[in-house]
Amino acid sequence: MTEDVETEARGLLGRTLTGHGVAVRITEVEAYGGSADPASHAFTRTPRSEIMYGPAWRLYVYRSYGIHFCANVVTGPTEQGAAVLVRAGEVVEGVDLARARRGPVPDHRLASGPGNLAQALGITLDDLGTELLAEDGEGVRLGPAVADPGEIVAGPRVGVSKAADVAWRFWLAGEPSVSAYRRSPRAPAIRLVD
DNA sequence: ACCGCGATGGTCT
DNA sequence: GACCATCGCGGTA
Repeated sequence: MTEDVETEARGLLGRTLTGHGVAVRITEVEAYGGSADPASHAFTRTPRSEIMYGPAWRLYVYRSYGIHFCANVVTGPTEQGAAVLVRAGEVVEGVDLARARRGPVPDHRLASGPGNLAQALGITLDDLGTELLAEDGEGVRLGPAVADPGEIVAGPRVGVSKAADVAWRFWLAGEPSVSAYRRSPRAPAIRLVD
């Protein structure tokens, strides 16, 4: 393994993700370790997860609970299946368009949570496989890395029942767009005191 | 504040 | 037929 997926996930914080006329500054992500990670869609290699085994910096989109779309950055290396789920961001461009897509919510909630973020950016299955570093055109793209994104906090991933103990959720401290933590209904209870 | 639950559909066993 | 990498609402406190 070269650069691991945790490092890739932290490196996405603060970068700009643009989708169909709306740009967000990424404030919250989760790392998924591919074939080595029981919580990853790529833990079993299937038609849906095939794109995750391909080259880095392409977009993996899936439909969640039949209702929402969620956007992931495939991080490579190939054959590993690693990807980073983009969970939240601050809208920095195209606020009016984001409001139109999301309806009446406070601005800091426009792209709060993976389903909401994809909706604000207009991301659907049509965007599956987009080359995120391409210079040209509309669609979805990723901005350059940020030298100092701010203080990074880590915690367990939201809503996963497998590998619920690893702290592979990363967010920027103090950002109002960071979504509330909810563990999976099926995840084991967390012991708070001895 | 926390907790429960319904909507809704693809993916996988 | 079960299981979700969700969201927002409506209940109870």
